[in-house]
Amino acid sequence: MHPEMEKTYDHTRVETALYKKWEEKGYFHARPNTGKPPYTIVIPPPNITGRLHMGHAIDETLQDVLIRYKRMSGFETLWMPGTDHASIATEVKIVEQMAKEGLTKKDIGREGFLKRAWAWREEYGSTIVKQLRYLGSSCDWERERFTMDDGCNKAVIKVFVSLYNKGLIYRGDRIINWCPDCKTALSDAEVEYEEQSSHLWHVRYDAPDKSYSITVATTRPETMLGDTAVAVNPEDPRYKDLIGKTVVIPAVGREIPIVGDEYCEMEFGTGAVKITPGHDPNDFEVAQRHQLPVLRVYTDNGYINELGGKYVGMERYECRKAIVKDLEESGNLIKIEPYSHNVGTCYRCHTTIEPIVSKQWFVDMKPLAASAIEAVRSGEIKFVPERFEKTYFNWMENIRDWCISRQLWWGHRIPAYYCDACGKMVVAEEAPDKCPDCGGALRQDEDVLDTWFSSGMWPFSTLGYPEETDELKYFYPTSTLVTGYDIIFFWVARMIVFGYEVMKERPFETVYVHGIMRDSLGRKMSKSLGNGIDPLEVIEKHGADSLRFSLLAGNSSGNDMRFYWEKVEAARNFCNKIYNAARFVLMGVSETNMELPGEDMLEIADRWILSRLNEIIGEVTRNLDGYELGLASQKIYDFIWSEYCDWYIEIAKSRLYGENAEEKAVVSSVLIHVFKASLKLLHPFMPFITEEIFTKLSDEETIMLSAWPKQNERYSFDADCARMNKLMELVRAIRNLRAEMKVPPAQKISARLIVDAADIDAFSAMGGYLNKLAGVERVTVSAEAGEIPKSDMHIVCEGAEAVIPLSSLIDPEKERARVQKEIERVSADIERANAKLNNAGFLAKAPQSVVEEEQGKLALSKDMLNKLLERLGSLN
RNA sequence: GGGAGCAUAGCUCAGCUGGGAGAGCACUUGCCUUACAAGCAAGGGGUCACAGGUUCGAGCCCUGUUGUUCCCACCA
Repeated sequence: MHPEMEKTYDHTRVETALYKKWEEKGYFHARPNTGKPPYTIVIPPPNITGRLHMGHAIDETLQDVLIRYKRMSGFETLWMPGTDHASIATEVKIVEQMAKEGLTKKDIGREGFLKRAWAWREEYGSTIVKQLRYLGSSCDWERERFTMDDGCNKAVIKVFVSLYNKGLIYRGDRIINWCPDCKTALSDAEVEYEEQSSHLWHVRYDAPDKSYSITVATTRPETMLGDTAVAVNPEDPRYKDLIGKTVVIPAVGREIPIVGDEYCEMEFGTGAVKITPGHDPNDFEVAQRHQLPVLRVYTDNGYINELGGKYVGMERYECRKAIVKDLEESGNLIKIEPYSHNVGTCYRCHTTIEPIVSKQWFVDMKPLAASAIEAVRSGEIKFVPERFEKTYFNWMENIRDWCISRQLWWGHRIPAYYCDACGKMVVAEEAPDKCPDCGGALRQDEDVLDTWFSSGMWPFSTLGYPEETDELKYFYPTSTLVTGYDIIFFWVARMIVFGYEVMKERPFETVYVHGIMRDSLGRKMSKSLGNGIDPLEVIEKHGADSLRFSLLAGNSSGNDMRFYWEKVEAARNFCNKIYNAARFVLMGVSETNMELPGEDMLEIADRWILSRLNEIIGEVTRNLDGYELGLASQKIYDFIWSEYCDWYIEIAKSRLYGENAEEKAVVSSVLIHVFKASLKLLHPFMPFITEEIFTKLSDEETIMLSAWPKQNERYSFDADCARMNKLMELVRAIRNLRAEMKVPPAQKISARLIVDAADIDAFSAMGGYLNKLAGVERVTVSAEAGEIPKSDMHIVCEGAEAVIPLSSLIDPEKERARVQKEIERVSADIERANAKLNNAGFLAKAPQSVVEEEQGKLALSKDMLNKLLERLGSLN
């Protein structure tokens, strides 16, 4: 029928073309109010600066599996795509680009910069979106959004103003995390701690008249410039008497008080600590308690400012060197101790963070966190796997105020306006044209908002909020959120907060959390290590289906995984297997549009495979509903390969190639029916190859919109499945025997089967299978063993026996040894079953079904043992 | 300091509510059998980290120990 089909599957001929077809036909597009139940996923918007990496590949694959499954299951499925403006990351890129032209932000000004940024976004921002298509992602591209488009901007401004009016957003002087390289404040979540080896400098602060002194230990000597006190523990007998006195900061010369504060631990360092409220969060609190002044000694660029005396203008580490040198010379440096500690770094550029006191905008998170905590506590929002709820609670319950202002230009500008004339501040959705108090001119706050402030609104801003669109009403709340555990804090937590605050409803029902992809050595993939694997390269080599499958099979949610090319190759081999099964079917059948015949027309093997299909449908469906994607993919893999291909296709051959047209029609219809259903089950995981083959086997335009298979009670033929299992046991035993006895593959043998009287007809009917499966040419079936010649092999399986004349081929001694081995194996089984059944506790407490099963096994084994013993006796 | 994960075949990992240990790769043997050598068939290989406990029964539940990874906190 398709003789032109190559022997090897070539994904490159298939994938791009099919994706084009899907997109052009509009299969991905979702519409509100269709009467179907909605199922919605919003994509974690990738940064416009990004290129597709393995993290995306995992994330998108999981989402696409869920979306495709639900789409086939009768839901109106919306997978909302889009990108994130990624304030810092993008701004850094553009600044870099400008630097190559010798330009700075200052040179071109805010407007010029934004113009450039938008142009950059036009040019590069869709790279990743195009790359997502190679994976097969069935996003509704017609609805693609951007976290900084007009709609998102409206949402952000409206929410900001509303929170401000409720007093949940405020502006104030706090210690924030300053990245000297990105030149902006960061939230606590954006700081990553790294263990770094450094030193602990012990520095002596002398009394003004040198009558006493106190030695402090510090990891950042340069911050001495901002010291406004030395603290000791009020209980510390060494220093108690010094409290209230003053000392002079060496190298600086300023006089500062000694205060007593519990914060100072007696055991650490020297038991005395310098207090630098402008540059340390703990010191800031100490200063609040003792009304100490707060000195900020850095400029925004991380240089020492005008308060730094002789050190003005120095870079912070340069200043450290200079101060240490001066301390050494003045004799105030007592000792330098090697010391290893955690240092905060910027999550974007990994520059060491400088804590700086600064006027910034904050969200008061505590009141907002309450409903977000309750939502998960009550089960209204569920995490899969559940353990991530603990992570979530831990963070939410200890949440601190969120610094949301960034000293950047690329982002949502803060809607606060200041009157220089009277000092009035106005926060409003629409920029007022003059000061409401004095009529003076207003200027807008220079800062923009944290990227995550806008991505936190993604589930509703993309659906139309603040407008009350049909989409918002129909698709919100969304269904499943898929993401890596690394952005639970950044993103998931904020979405839950905003969802309840703004929409008064959960943003999604389930958070499906996955791990990250590591290299084959278990290391994180990173640019600096150069150990990243490019998913596009994998797709080019082996196809998106193979990549997707390799990301799913054998993994469980929430766990990290390692990348191995072998895993992708295994998936590719599976593609090839399916493809060749398709070749077999297409070459063998004369017609693909066939209904299954009446049950009386079915052979045992047909009934078996249909029953197995039925079971697999149920299992795969249950696994998908339970977010067990790895299990689901494994099951459909095993079914197609180990049952459909290895057994059913082999058995089908004789009928398919035979003379009997009716038999051929029956087997063809079963082959096609089972194959089509299997392809449907596999489609969410491997969309391309399943579409390619399905459309060849079917008149339907696409598998994407076909109905998900349902279990059909009619096809549960338990008795025939049991017979089929017996037959398969026999086949395995005969193959085993042939291999063991080194019977050449081409050598045909004959066999006499001994089965229960009730199974005679069935096994007679199945006799033909044995030829293809085990090289048994002549088969007879009876209920009685009768005389078994010594020179024959006697195989005893559960519920069936086979007698095989092999005298010319084997050594009779081998037969005795083989039977002896079998006896030992069966005896062990009997012993095990006996142990259980002789246990009163087992009989009394185990469920009846388990006991019966055990009894059945025992009886079967005893029967086998008798036959084997008899056989052994006859051999002696 | 607090929390979490992991420890199962040589390697990478599955194993759902407890009822006789699995996959892929690797390895051994035999096969180009008219869908597939990216394949077929047969086979070897595991006191499920350790020690207790619960149970008729534990890879699975509880406690502890060891090793390992990660997250949070941040004593300068």
